[in-house]
Parts: sequence; C-alpha cells; structure tokens
Amino acid sequence: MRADALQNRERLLAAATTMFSEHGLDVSVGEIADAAGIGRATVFRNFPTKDHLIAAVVSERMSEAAAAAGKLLESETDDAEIVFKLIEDIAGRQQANRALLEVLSEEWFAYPEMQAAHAELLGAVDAVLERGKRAGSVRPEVTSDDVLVLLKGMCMNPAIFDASNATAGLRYLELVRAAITTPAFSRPLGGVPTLPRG
Amino acid sequence: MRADALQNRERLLAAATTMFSEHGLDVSVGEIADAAGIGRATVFRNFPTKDHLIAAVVSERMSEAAAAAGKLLESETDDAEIVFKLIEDIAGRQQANRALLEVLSEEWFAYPEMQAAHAELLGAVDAVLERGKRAGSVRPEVTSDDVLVLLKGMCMNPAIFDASNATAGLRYLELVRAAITTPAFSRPLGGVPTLPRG
DNA sequence: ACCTGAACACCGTTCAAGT
DNA sequence: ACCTGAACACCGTTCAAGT
Repeated sequence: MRADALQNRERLLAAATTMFSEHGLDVSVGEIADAAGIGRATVFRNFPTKDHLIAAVVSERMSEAAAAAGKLLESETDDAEIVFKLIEDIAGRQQANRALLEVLSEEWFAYPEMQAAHAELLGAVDAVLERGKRAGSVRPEVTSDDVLVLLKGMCMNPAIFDASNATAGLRYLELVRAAITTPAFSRPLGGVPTLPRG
Repeated sequence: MRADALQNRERLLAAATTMFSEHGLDVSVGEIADAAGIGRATVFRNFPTKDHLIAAVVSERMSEAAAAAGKLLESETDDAEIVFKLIEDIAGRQQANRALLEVLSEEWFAYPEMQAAHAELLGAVDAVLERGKRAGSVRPEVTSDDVLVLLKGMCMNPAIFDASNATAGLRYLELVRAAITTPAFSRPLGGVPTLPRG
C-alpha cells in the first residue's frame, strides 16, 4: 500500500469517527470526504459501501465499550452496584458517540467486525450481570440482551436523550435500573420525565 | 373542492395509511402516489411536505390508540392489571402499524395534529396509570412519558420487535412491566431474549 | 381548478479520465 | 497504483405546461 493512500485511509477513518459520533449515522459520505480532505470516490476505494465504513468505525467504539466493561470487572466496585455503573458508562459513551447503539440491529450482524464487537460487548455485560446476580441486586432472568435493548431504546429518542438533555437521560437510566433490579434492591425512580407536554 | 380532487385526496390518505403501517415512515412519496393511482406532484398539492402527510395520517392512528385507552378505562378490567393491558394494546397497535411510535420525537411536536393526538394519548395513559397506582401495582413516580418512551424503544428495534418476532416483543413488554411495577407486585421476567448471538 | 411529466438539488455509488 | 470530477439512479420537492 502506498504511503499517501495509507494516509488518506487514516484521515477518512478519523473524519468518519468524529462525524458519526457528533451527528449519528445519517451524515452523508460527501460531508465525511470533505472533512477528511479527500474526494468522494476515494471513500469507496477504501470501503465498498457506506455501511462497510460504518461497520469499521462503530465496531471499534463498541469494542472499546466492551474493554471498559472488562476493566470495570477488575476494579473494586461493589458487586451490587457494578451493573448500574456499567449502564452509566455505556450511556455516557452513547452521549459522546451517537452512533454507538444506533447500530444495534439485525441488519448489522452481517458485518463480521460488528458481530465480533457485539459478541464482545454481550460477553462483558453478561460477566458484570453475573456479579450483580450473585450480590442479589439483579434479577436472575436478566440477560445482556435485555440490557442492551433497553439502552438502545434510550439512544433512539433524541428528544429524550441527547448530550444537551442530561436529566432526561438520567430518568431513563432509572427506568432501566428498575427493570432489571430485584424487589429487594428496588428504590423509587429518581429524575424527572421530560417528554414535551401538549 | 372538486369531486375528483376529493377522491384523489381520500385515495392518497388510504394509500399512505397502509404503506406507512406496513413499511414505516421510510416509504417514498413516489410509491405512495403509485399505490394511490395519482401523480407524484398531486401528493404535494394536498400536503406541503411528506412530513405533513405523515402527521395527518399517523396522528389519526395515535388518536385511535388514545380512544382505545379511554374505552379500557370504562371496561371492567382489574385495576392492578389495567396498565399492563394498555401496554399490550399499544404494543399490538405498533405491530399492526409500524409508524405509530416511530413518530414519538421532538421534531413532530411542531405539527398541531401530532401534538394534540400525543396529548390525548398521554392523558389517557395517565388516567390508566392512576388506577394502577391506586391499586398499588404501579410505582407512584411513573408517568405516561415513561411508558411511551419505553414503548418507543421497542418499536425502534426491528430485530427485537416486529410482527414476525412476537416472542421478542413479549420479552420487551416484560421488561417494561418490571420497570414500572412496585416491588410488591413484582414477578419474574417471562419470555426469552432473542438478540442474535455472536 | 386541478393534474402531472419534467426538472432540480440532494443522496449513495460507479466509472472514465487523469497523475 | 491511486485519485477524482462527472455521471447514474434514487430521493423529496417545484413548476410549467396541460385539461
């Protein structure tokens, strides 16, 4: 691979990363190319389709989330609270990177990187859930699927949850917590709901 | 208004209703026009933008959901269970009409019909919640916002919840139930999570 | 008055022409 | 080898030309 070609590829990946984080997956290929300082067609020389570019970029961010969950496991966090720390962490990543959970749907499992990163994340979440279950704070039936599906619900509603509306995000996390907590560890819902009223 | 124009408008609304229910909001104006048997430009003679057409069609469906909630209130349903009946009803409507909850986001509140229908639905859900709270099955802090936001999370993930995947939908409803139920009325999560595994 | 094919500015994607 | 402007088929939207 030629040196200039490699540099173009790196610029493209960097630009795509920031554009997707800030604006979600809807940013156009043209805008990404402009931000990278390369021609539109060069994007398609590196990735056969826009979706392949998305898979390459977002699967990286998903792996990072999985790694963070792994580190959390090695930290000295209280077993009963560790799941909720993880949920906060993933939610925070979603706030910093709008595309992170947007990508949790069937269509993306066709991409190997995405499937791998997703499996990593599911595995890490399961390990954390296990600790919570042993501590008695998490319902034994809860799976990592449940947690990720609930978190995805959050990211899909920009009115409810975006970086500028932290309180609504907190409320949603309270609902997620309530959904997966055992009655013994149940507590009142904090935060305030913020859907605009009629 | 001329008779043929009125007929065109009705055909357009009927076609848009079925197309949006079956395929969500992404169906193109061209496809709707073809299904209605009218020219593409005629759509824009009746509605200034595609979004105005969406608002007209989907706000109707949302009002129907609100009306159904009203009828549920007048039925002899057990107070402790009525909220969960309502959630099932709305989820069923979402399965029959993919566009119903897709439209629950800030951008749509600019449309008066949408805002009105949304207020109707919130009001009806609140009334049902009130019954559940008095019966002790629903946490006192839960609002209609919470319920609709959680239900929207379901509709945004076609892999988790579509008409062909009823079991995944059931599981999600169990999570919603767990999120809003009081510890006293808590029960184990039923159903099986179905996110594809790595 | 109302209808609509053709045209416009966008999108993702392809390709011929450049170095 | 690699890059890229121009072109293509789509989209939502507009408009001039038709009845």
